[in-house]
Amino acid sequence: MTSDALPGPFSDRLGYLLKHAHLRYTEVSTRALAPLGTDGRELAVLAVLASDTPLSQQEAAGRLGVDRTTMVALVDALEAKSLAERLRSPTDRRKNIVRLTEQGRQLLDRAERTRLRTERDFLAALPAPDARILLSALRVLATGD
Amino acid sequence: MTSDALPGPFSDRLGYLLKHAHLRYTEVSTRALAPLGTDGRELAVLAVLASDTPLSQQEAAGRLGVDRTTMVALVDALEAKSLAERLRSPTDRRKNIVRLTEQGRQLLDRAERTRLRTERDFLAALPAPDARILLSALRVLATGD
DNA sequence: AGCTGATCGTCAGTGATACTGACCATAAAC
DNA sequence: GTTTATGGTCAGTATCACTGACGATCAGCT
Repeated sequence: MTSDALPGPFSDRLGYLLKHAHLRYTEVSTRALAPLGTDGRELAVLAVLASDTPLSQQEAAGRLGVDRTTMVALVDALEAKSLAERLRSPTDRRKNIVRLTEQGRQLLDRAERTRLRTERDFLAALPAPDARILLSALRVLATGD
Repeated sequence: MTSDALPGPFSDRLGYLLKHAHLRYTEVSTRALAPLGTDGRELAVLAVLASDTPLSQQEAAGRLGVDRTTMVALVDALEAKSLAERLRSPTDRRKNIVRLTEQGRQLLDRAERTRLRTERDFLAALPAPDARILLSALRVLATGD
């Protein structure tokens, strides 16, 4: 989907605005992370897995807001790149504990810095107070409080 | 994708927030429009086609920010429901002029009222000034000004 | 007029994404 | 200990938007 539509009569439709703001950010973010060999989606998984307490696939999926079946492929991808590894939980052998490798942790660090810079740049089109209000408003709308 | 993830450590990632705010709104909007037999996507197409000057498929696609190949299916759907019709442009017979039927116009009226109410409800979780700033900020981010 | 290149709508094929339903292994409940 | 529930996996499906190709039509140039 193109994200650079004409302004048109659509700039007051909430669905349109949320969708296209997201599309635009995804483009920017993808471009910024590409040199690191990752993308926003994968980075979010890494960030979740970096939790101090080790997470099972399902717990990680819950925090990411994705399905557990989707999580399978995400962890597959990380494992294929040696960014994470599955360990069988000693206390419940049904569960996979997913742990970042040293490589994964390093990538996370570098990529997170890139992400923060990218977000800042993206929001730089807004007055600073508006950017703050935007973020807090999105938090409310996205999480239902 | 589920939209009711745990708040988690993710409420400060712009990509996550935009995505999930959009998902949540889409749910709400879809539910609200379902009784009318339409959805937010189709409604947006109707609204674009209601332009005073008649639009070709490609012009409509441009205003919607969708690909012209995507537009084919959208117009197909409208035509199947007798909400719009394709007319060959007299001045350029390559073009389809897409025009709302009376039925389409009536649905648009009813559905737009529902949409406005739905957006208001959705934003009601925010203080009014924040909602206004959110909208104008999204406009900037979505359209690149 | 006649030819060349571009544009519009269409369609088939592809890739990404996320789901459902089923399965097996394991655990928990009783 | 048998039943029930849970975690991970996979196959199949649906949606969505794209690319690349095609025929029809138009516009520019000669």
